[in-house]
Amino acid sequence: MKSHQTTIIDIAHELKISKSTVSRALIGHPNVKHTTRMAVLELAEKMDYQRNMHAISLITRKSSTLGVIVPEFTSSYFPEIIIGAQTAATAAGYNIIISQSNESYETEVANTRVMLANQVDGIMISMTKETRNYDHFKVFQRKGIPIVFFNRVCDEMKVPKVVVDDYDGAFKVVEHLLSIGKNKIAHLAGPDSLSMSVKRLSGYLDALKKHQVAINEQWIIPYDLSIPKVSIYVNHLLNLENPPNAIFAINDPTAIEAIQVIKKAGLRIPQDIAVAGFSNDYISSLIEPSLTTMSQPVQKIGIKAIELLIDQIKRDVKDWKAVTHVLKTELIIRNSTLIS
Amino acid sequence: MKSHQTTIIDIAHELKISKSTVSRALIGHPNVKHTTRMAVLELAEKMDYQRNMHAISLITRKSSTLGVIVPEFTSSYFPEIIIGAQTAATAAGYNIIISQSNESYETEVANTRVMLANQVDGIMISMTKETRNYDHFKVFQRKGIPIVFFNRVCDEMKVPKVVVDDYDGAFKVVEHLLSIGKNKIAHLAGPDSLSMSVKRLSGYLDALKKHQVAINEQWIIPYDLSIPKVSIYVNHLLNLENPPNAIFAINDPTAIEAIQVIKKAGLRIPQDIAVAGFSNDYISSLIEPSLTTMSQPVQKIGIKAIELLIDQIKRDVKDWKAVTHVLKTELIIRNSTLIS
DNA sequence: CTGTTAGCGCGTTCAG
DNA sequence: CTGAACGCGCTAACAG
Repeated sequence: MKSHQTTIIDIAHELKISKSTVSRALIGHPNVKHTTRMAVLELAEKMDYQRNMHAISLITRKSSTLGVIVPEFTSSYFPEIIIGAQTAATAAGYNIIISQSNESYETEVANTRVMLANQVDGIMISMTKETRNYDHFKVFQRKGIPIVFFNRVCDEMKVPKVVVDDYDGAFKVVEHLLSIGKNKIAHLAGPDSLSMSVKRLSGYLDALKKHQVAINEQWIIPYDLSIPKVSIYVNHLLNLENPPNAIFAINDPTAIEAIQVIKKAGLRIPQDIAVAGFSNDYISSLIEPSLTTMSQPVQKIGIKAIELLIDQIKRDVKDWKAVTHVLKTELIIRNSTLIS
Repeated sequence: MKSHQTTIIDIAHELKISKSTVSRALIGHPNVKHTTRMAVLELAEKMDYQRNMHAISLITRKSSTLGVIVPEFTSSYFPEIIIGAQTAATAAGYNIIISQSNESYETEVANTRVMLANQVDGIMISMTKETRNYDHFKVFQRKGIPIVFFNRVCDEMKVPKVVVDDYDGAFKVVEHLLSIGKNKIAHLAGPDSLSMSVKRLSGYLDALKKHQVAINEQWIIPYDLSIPKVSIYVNHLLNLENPPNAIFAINDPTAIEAIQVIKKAGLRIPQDIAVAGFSNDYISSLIEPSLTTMSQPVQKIGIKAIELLIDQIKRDVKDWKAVTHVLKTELIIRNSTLIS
């Protein structure tokens, strides 16, 4: 039993009319008699006819498909961005194909190849933490396929980006920690390959400077975002001769892990040491103590990225602008920094 | 500036050889002189050549793409299944296109149409909680496109399925609750459109029967898995004249929400009321108190579903078997049921 | 309003 | 080992 795809030809044959008429009827072209159109539509439905996107893409040279590449799926952060992206894409008549690079540069490169082979009309991407070569992105530019970065953006690429105000967010978190009387603030930072890390770090530094709090290099620990390593660094901090009384973590998963380590060490949060994160992951309100963090408009990030993509698709290449959209964050104060 | 796709013809033209030779070289066909093959490969690389999957799919009538449809992305459950699925698919040379139905029947139907139009070679799906009509699934069967259900399966469809032993899991959770001295166990159940709910409910009932514990209908509350409603039901339970001293929730998000409500009501967990969930979401070990739950081999579910899909793709349609794969669960005891 | 023709990019015969 | 010709399913010209 051959699995036979219903085609326009089948319908045309059945109805004894030409393929082009069937095609026109299906496509909604005005020049079709009402009765024939209805006949076609009805039969198409009956025969489970589905337009073959591959044939259409081959002709139109576009696929109505957008690619999304994210580094991971495990925190709630990227899934929520994807929800926003999918909503916006669907509304605009685009499908999205999602893939996760699993924080691996190799996989990321492979994923971009898949996207190219599938002739995506555009791509939105958040880099892995280990991506330092950008050739696989530049291919898109050379081919005139729009690319938009979000969250983990690539400074070297002159393309639109969607980010939150990392500097400002970090600045405000640190000010908040200072305001509750914590003046020995450590920072579990990200790798400096990500400009996000750099910006949050400099927000941290500037907030301390502004309030004339001495900066202690020992308290600044850049790490590779691999959660299992957090315990090493946190324990190290706790065992310093002059340990910090607050930790500002680069993101929520890091902060959450830090909290576990601190609790295990028998210290009280926030009395002995306060903790703050960044992103307001779903989980942050549920842990004990609940986590103070900067919330990001996650779904909005996804929506905006798709909008920028579609905007570029509709423009001429010459007309593209490399705007960076900076979305606002909001401080959510919870028990991990609440001194009663 | 027209965005020009590099094609086989471009390469052939450049090298002054025929298109078919280029095609053969690219494809790895043996009958190509080594030197010409190298020349082609080199030039292809240099020109950013990417095979056009649409053209290939049109000819081969297969897309090397598998569809994945999940109801949601917000808990860690489905993302982890997707990680497993993507790993297995990539290893077998398939791409996957993911979409989430957002628990909406309409969206689910739309998603299946997209998958069809994209000529997926197979599809793995977990239904929405409101899906009660299965015509959009049957289309795949009629077209001879393999379909595999996982987690939220459709009993009416005679196709392969991947599930965990819901009955057994629920049974053991309830036995565990009984073993710690809780004999008034409520069950926040799922909608009976999902066979998963039915099975967990019957595991609950049978465990009680086996241990000759009276069943109290008041304590069994089926709901639609919409988390905000959990507080209504839990408060209702707490305010009963004869309130339960344990709650077995259909899944972890429900259990976690229940815990929040109970804490807000000022009751102690597990002393006043114990709570258990199902699935071992990422978050369950981090909340306070940590949640007792049945862990599911999530990544394995994704891997198995893809394997079943590929197995069917390689077989003849007549050769398909509608096996249901039942994976084991494992009880994870945490503080929400730990009486010291 | 409808039919005919060409061709999107590529793999696959069939000839050399 | 290589080239020419055909066709996958469909849309877009061009004729009626």
